Amino acid sequence: MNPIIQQFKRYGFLSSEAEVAIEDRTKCFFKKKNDHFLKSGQVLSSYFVLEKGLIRAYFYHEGKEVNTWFGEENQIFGSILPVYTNRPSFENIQFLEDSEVYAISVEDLNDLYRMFPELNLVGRKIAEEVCVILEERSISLHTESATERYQSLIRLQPRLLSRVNLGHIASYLGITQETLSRIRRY
Amino acid sequence: MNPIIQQFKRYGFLSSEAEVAIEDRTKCFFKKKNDHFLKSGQVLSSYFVLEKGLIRAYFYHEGKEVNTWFGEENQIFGSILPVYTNRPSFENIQFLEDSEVYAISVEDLNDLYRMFPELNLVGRKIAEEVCVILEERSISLHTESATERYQSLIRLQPRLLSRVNLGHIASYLGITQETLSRIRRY
DNA sequence: AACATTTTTTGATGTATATCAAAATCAACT
DNA sequence: AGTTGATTTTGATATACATCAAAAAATGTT
Repeated sequence: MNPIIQQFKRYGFLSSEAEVAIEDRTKCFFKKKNDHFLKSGQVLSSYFVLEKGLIRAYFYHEGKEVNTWFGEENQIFGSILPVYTNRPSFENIQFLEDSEVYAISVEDLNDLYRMFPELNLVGRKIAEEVCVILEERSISLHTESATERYQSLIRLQPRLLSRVNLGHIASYLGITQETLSRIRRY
Repeated sequence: MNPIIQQFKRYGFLSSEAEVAIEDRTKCFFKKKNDHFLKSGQVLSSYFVLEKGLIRAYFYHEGKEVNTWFGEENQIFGSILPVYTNRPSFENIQFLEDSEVYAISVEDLNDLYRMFPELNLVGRKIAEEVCVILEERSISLHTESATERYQSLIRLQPRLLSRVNLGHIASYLGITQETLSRIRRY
């Protein structure tokens, strides 16, 4: 079953007409490790789901890459900014493993919202859930030490450690790789 | 005009029936400086607007208050968490000046979403805007030094400096008051 | 104006994390 | 198995910010 529809249904009811319309607009991509899905400056997709694979989102700050999140299977993601503003994201999204991904473009999503206004309930719930996640992320960066943030990460995404290198994790935590290495010594 | 309706209209169209229903459910409060609007553990309100006044949101971490945001006039706010989960917020909201505030309870808002499904468009846009703000906040905490975060704050909310004491601002920035004082020396 | 309270600043010192350089380890390829 | 390149660890030193204590300045109250 179309994994976008499957995810949407977690947030609210979809009419069968809406399901068909979403199905028609869902695109499937097979990507290789290190490929980019979105390069900042382009708006290719709004929401997408990994059927299989692993991705990271990052942006550039003072010439260096800074990771903002990692995505695994059976989650729905996307940058809210392009959906909200219809302008390109500053985020880049890169595959860290060979992946199979299902996506809907921003234009198609906006068409769907127009055709099936009840979809706004799903859109609202998704955005609200993203708010909750982002609030937790802010609080973690605001109040926790690097060691605590590392422990939170392995609690929430335990498979990540064996799938990505420590440089990526350090960047996500906002510390250097050397500091992460020392944290892990214990 | 009802400031909740005024704010909602920035995000999408409201039918006159919806306007009347919102009007009926809007409550106005006059609060004194240092009063609390929400104490964590209670869910009193979903979205609210300050007609006049100033508020801060904070939570407790290791026995100390940590400020997460400041709210001024003509903005709409609220914790998304109670709207999304229907469970109490961990956030406390306190007035920093004598204030006039208009609010809608979580239950009333959910009634409104049921009665006027088109309101979900407004709810989606508000949640998406909150996502954008929270993303910026995370990035700031992730990549900026205390000095840079201070400069961002006075750029974005310049009136704040003359309205709240430095302890509150330091807490928002995630640094001690002493460090903030030294940052400001220059 | 005098006093009490709150807020802000200053000083001395400690700690977490960054930086730079290099070594050690691991993984991929022939 | 040996070579190459990427990843992780270690060491020495620097910097940003915290902590604790106290002084100074600002604000509110009688």
